[in-house]
Amino acid sequence: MYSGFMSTPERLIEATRELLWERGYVGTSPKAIQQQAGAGQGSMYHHFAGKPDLALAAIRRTAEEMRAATEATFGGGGTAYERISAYLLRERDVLRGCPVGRLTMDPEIIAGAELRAPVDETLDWLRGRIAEIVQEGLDQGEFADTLVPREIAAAVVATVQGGYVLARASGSPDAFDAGVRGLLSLLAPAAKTQ
Amino acid sequence: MYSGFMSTPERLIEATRELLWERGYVGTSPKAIQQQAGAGQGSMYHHFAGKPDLALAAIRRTAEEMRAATEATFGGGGTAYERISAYLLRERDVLRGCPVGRLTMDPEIIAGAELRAPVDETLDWLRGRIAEIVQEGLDQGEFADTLVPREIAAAVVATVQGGYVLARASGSPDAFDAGVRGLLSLLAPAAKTQ
DNA sequence: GTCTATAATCGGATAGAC
DNA sequence: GTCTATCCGATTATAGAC
Repeated sequence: MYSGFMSTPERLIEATRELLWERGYVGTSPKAIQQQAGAGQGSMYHHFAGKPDLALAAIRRTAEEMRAATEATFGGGGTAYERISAYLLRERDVLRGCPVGRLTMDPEIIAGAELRAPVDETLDWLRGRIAEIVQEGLDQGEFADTLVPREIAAAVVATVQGGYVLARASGSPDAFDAGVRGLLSLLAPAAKTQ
Repeated sequence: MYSGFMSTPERLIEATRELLWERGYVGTSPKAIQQQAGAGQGSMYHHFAGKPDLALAAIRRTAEEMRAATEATFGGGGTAYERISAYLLRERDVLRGCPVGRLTMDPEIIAGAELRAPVDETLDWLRGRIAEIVQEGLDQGEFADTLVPREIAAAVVATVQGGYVLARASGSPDAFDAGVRGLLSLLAPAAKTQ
């Protein structure tokens, strides 16, 4: 249930966002969305064509929010290593997982091009953005020149996404934090010895 | 559908394994299992108490198989770096994802202790096993002594699990391979400069 | 815009015949 | 052991009243 200051479509989108995050697409029913939003069936089908349409609106918003939050962690300034470090160490609701990344395990998201597109674009953007920062580090002579920007970027994003998997399996954020520290301990010397 | 040489319980377990891998727990219905196994409802409920019971049998088998396959990649001999490299570079059905790791995104697997246990144990075993190898590398003076075995192990496993996420998002194994190469490029100098 | 009614199908399972 | 029948609630809507 949401504040009465939100319109019905807003409440439906927010409810869908939370349920997609927690239960995924196949695990989220229109009925559950309606209950969470405090809206009736007729209301939902008036504003949205159906479950896929509503999910698309929800996923797009979540993706946009993630980009904005991520860009904020990069904008802190400092060296390339410091900005990547800031991204990796930023506070996260680790046990909830990544609201975008978790959708990749959903068969109906992956099967349909429309729902997969925003997920793909967001993770691709993230890798590209980190690759840019690594390239800046290379340009500044901060990193060993054996590093390949897009490969380091993929390793950074994968460590985060995989960290969520380890944390959720064990029921504790510790494994996520350990993976991040491990990656940073490998990246740090590359930033110092050059 | 499976060969007639498999018993009905066997076919039900194998069908469940495949469906759990592809669609997860919430996305897998008893009806779908029965159809895939070529078994009737009565047959399924005769051999198994219900969906959770059958899923437990399936998950346990998948976990055991994964341990055996993984241990095989470690047994190849060579330096610690080479064994970790062999694990990371081993052939995988990347776009299908990890049959164990993907279960961590399933709300009903994570909520219930019985179904989560084999997932947790398997990923924990994997991290422990890789940490042992890193420790051997440290003992041999192969790695820089700033590396913390359990942290490197977590980073290695997370890179694989997260690599699946990136690959599935983009519909291509490239991002998985890039992440693995990125991690290895960070680990390699640590193994040479010491 | 929102509500209630209706409906076809699925989900997860039990009962009892064979 | 396997089959069919049956059950009850959930899923994913559509129709039409208000």
